[in-house]
Formats: sequence, structure tokens, C-alpha cells
Amino acid sequence: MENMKRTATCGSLRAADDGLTVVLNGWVHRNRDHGGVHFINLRDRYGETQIVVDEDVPAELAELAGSLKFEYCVAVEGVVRKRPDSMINPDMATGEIEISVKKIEILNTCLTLPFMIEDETDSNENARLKYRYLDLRSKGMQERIILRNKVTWAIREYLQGVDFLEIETPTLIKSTPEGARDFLVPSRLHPGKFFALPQSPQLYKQLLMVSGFDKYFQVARCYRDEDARGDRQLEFTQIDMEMSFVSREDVFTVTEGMMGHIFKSTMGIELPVSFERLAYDDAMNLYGSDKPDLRFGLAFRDFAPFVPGSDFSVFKNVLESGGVVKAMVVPGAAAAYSRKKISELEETAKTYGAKGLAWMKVTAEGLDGGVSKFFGDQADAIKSGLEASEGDLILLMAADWKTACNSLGAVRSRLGKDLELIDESQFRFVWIVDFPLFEYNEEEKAWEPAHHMFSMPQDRYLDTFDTDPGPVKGDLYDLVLNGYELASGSIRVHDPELQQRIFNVVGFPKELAEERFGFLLDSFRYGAPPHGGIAAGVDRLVMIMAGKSSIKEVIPFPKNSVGMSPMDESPAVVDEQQVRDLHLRVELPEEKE
RNA sequence: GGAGGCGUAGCGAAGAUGGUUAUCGCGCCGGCCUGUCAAGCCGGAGAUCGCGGGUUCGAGACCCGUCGCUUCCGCCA
Repeated sequence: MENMKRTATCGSLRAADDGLTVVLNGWVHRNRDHGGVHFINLRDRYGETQIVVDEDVPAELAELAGSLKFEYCVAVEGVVRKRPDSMINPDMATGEIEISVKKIEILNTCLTLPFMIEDETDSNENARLKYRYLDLRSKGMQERIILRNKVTWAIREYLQGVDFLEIETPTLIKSTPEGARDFLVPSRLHPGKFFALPQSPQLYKQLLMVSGFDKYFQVARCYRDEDARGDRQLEFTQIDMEMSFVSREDVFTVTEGMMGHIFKSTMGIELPVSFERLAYDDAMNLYGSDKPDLRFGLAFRDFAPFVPGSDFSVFKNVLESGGVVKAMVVPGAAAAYSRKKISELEETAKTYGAKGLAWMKVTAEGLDGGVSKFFGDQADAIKSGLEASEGDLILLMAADWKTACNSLGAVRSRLGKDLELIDESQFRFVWIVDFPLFEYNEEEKAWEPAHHMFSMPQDRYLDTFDTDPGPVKGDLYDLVLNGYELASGSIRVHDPELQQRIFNVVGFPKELAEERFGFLLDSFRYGAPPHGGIAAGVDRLVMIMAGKSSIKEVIPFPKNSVGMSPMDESPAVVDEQQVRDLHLRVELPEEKE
């Protein structure tokens, strides 16, 4: 091996290197034996280079070349040769040259592959995860992992440049089961006691503010024991930030600057200097989502004004019981949307709790189909009120406000995809601001924190928030990109008295607060500075940048959708002795046959 | 916890209304081939059709159950 140490990578050689003797190390990507002449594509993470086994090489070398199978790991020595013009491959970065082979050494052989190493695999996801080390060899995965590296690098580069300190916080911490379920870690030294893995470094970063590290960040691994989704894993990575002596504007400025730097330095894309803002109420009312994809329109309108003038009792009843009737005009979709296709949209709405989806079509004469007979005499008013014109499809949703928003929002998202309204090359950021601080839980008949308990009410509610929690807006904000919640943050409470008032509103007992977060509340009594921050999902960011719809595509070793790793088969049963050491007893659920 | 989708060779798929040797592509094995770059050509091996039960003369297909994966709702920011 010593004399076959690589002197170039498979992506580095160009026409200018003509005549150079090189050693390449890599994997056999393709092997095309033409009887006389013979081509091998050698691949490493830098690219691919064509190796030529000329017709006049010694028989032994030709035979060795012929024996190379897919994914053999080899060292190749040869001479860089400029290809004749007619044989240049313009699709290959190294396509101007090839290596005339002089020597081959097999560093390792390879079994028959479970799937081919291609640019993008269409193989079954669990097979890909079981052989993840092979899946990661594909060009697509390599590019995404490299992109991810560039993104985290750019984050550090930017934040260091504006005086942030990267500080680690513990991953064995106290369980605070208010939000998601915690992953628990039993303590061997302390029988019956448990650590938890952090859902976020939230409490620790606030403590760092108390300590005076006024600009902190961390590329933090976080854990939540909840069911997975396309954009959710048990463990995930956040770029976690916190700052002292700031308002939300400062947080926005840093985040915008950081995103700008990430996109500029990794993809050469110039983002706007500052991002659009949308109030939570407006986002919900217009797009039916607190993470709207603004790459397309289809904004909702209020249909309530047209309800009293009609006999349609369904809408009337909903309005009378405090609900809303919303309209979405889909331009030019009347012809394309048959009753059947509309009922598919209705199914989408129903998964979000809607009872149905009403519709009508705009014609030259007036309104047609669906519920049009109830509104025919208001046709002109509806057309002008909704700014609808001939050939448009009008979808109508009547339900309580939240259900109406969510379900019509889901229909909107689906239409965005189905009608191909989305410009996939766009990266559309929007700040969602003015979230409600509290939410009323109808079942529990109690107020709950809409996000968490440590966020500030906006100034104008400081005197009234505990007597009238409903209308209170918090100093809370989300950064949304292309319909994904990319980051979430708030200005925190740093005053113990104010914190206690918030606990009172949400009925969180003082004793429990002391037990759970006593250390944080105590710290606030020692000159805690005003502070706030944000945490952005690295997995989601890279996923969106890479144009993928699952974060598994940008995580080197993800879990599958049932939270297991098909590769190492974790989680797994452990030795009885290990369990005993931890002072635990394991009760298995009844065996299913 | 719930809903939809899927499960056929190592991989990706086809298999109308049930009909006997289960099809195709990639990969694998053997052979041919002097310029390919998803090389090409010829030949070959490889499948208890996820599992269990049922209906039937006959089930990959139909019915019941079950397991697994997957997307979504719930959950979770």
C-alpha cells in the first residue's frame, strides 16, 4: 500500500494534468469490458474518473482489471491522458481526461450489493437504512452530507463573526415533562432516579445568559420521544441561540444575517436582507397555517357576509355557533376539477376534522354546481367580493375557526402541489409573529401555554394578561421557510414575579415549579438580564436546501418511521445484568403471536 | 391510538374478471466484443408471491386474521 498512496482524488484531474503519473484510491463504480479496451469508473467523494485498461497492457493486468466488481476498493496507478475530442464526456467533471492504467491493487473486495450505488436510489427505505454505509456512498447522499457540513460550518463562521460563543450544555439533565415526552436514562449510582435527554438546551442557555455569556450558540442534538414524521425524528439537530439585552428585532437581525450567510456561502444564493413578517392571526386567516408556504397564493377570504342572504342552513348553523365560513378561490380550476377530484380535496379536509368541503364554479352567467343554488341570487356580489371570475373554482369551508383554518389550509397545500403552483427554486422566508401566549383547553377547562411557560407577553398586555389571557400575544416568533417551521423562539421571562404570574394563569403549582425549574427561577433572583433567543432546525434547513421532503435524506444515520435503526437494530434488548445494575425491572407487554 | 398505501428472486416493478411452466428490467454466474461512459450481444442460475387460516376442483389474485414497512391525523414546535 505504501507505494500506492493516493496522489490525486477522483474529482481533481483536468486536461492540464496530461502526462502526470498519479495514484488514485476509490471504489469501482462501473466496469465496462469491451474485450480489447476496458473502462473502469473509479469513484470517491470528490468525483469519478475513468480508468482505461489499454489493449496492450500485460495480460495479468488486464485480467486483474476484469476481475474488479462493483464497489471493490482499489488503488490505481496510471498516467493522466487527455482524451481525444470525440471522446470527451461533458457530463463528467473529469471528462476531459482518463487514466491509462499501469498498476492495480485490490484493497478490498465487495459482496454482491443489496442495491446499486446510483446518484439517487429508488430502493426501499428500510433496505437503505439497513445498509446505510452503502446508501451514503451514493452521489445524492454524499452531496447532501457535504452540504450539511457546509451549512454547520457557515453557521459557526457567521456567529463567531458577530461575537457569539459556542458553548456546550449537558445532555444528561433533569426531566421536565411539560412539552414532549422525554427520553429517560436510568441512574446506576442513584437507584430509582433518572436523567433525561434534552428536548432542547432551553433552560441551560437561559442560565448562560444569567452567567453573562450574552451571545451563545450551540449546534445541539435534541431528543423527543414522540412519533416520527417526514420532518421529525427522535433525535435531531438544532442551531440553538440565546442573547441578552435584546428585543425580538435583534434576534431577527442575527437570524436573517445567519441565513443570508448560509445561503450565500453554500449555494451562492442572495436572500433578502430582512424577511417578510406575518402575524399569526393573519397567517391562519389567510393561509390556514402558522407555517404557510408563501411561494403561491390561494389566500382565503371571509364568506360570512354572504351567508345571511341564503337559505343554506349548514353555513348559518356554523356561524350561529361561533364558527367561520371561509372561501378559497382557485383561479381557472373549474374545468379541471370534477366532482370526483373535489371529493378528493374534501377527503384531505376531513383528515383535519372538517365535516365537508362545499364548492361552486364561476360561469359567465353566475354560479354553477355544488352549493351554487343557495347563492345564485348573490352571484355578482360574491364574484366581486371574492374577486372571482369565470372559470374559477370556489371552495368553501364552514367550521370552528381552528378546524376551518387547518382543513382549508391542508386543501390549499394540496392544491399548491397538484396545480404545480410552486416555484421549486424559490426559498421564501417569513417570520410569523404575535402568537397567542395562552390557549384555552376546552377539555381541561383551563388555560395552557401555547408554546412554553418562559415566554414574555408583549408589553401592552403586561398589566392584564393574568385577568384576561385570551387576547394576549406573546413575544414569540417562528421563522417559516417554504411551508416548514424552520426556527422558533421568544423573548424570555427574566423576572421571577412575572414568571409566577404566568404559572398562575396556566395553573402550574408553585411547588411543582420549584421542583422542576427551581434552579432557573432561583437564578433569576441573582441579576438575570433580559434575554431571548431562537432555535433553528438544521435537519429541516438542509432538507429544504437539498430539495427533499424527508429529513432522513440529510441525516447520516436516521431512525425509520417507527423509531428504530434497521442497521444496528436499536433499540434492543439488553443483558439482564445491565438492567439489574440500573435497579430496574422490565415488564414486557404480552407477546403477540 | 386512528386512517390510507404497500409487501411477488439481492433490488425495482408487472401480474383485467381466480386456471395449472409466475413476467420484465437491474444485479449475480458463464461466454463474446478495440472507445465506452446507465456500454452492447448470447446463454444460465435465482421466488415456499410477508405469515396463518378460509372459500374453491383450482388462490400471487377473493375473504378473515396477523406481522412488517410507509405517509398522514392524533401527538410533537
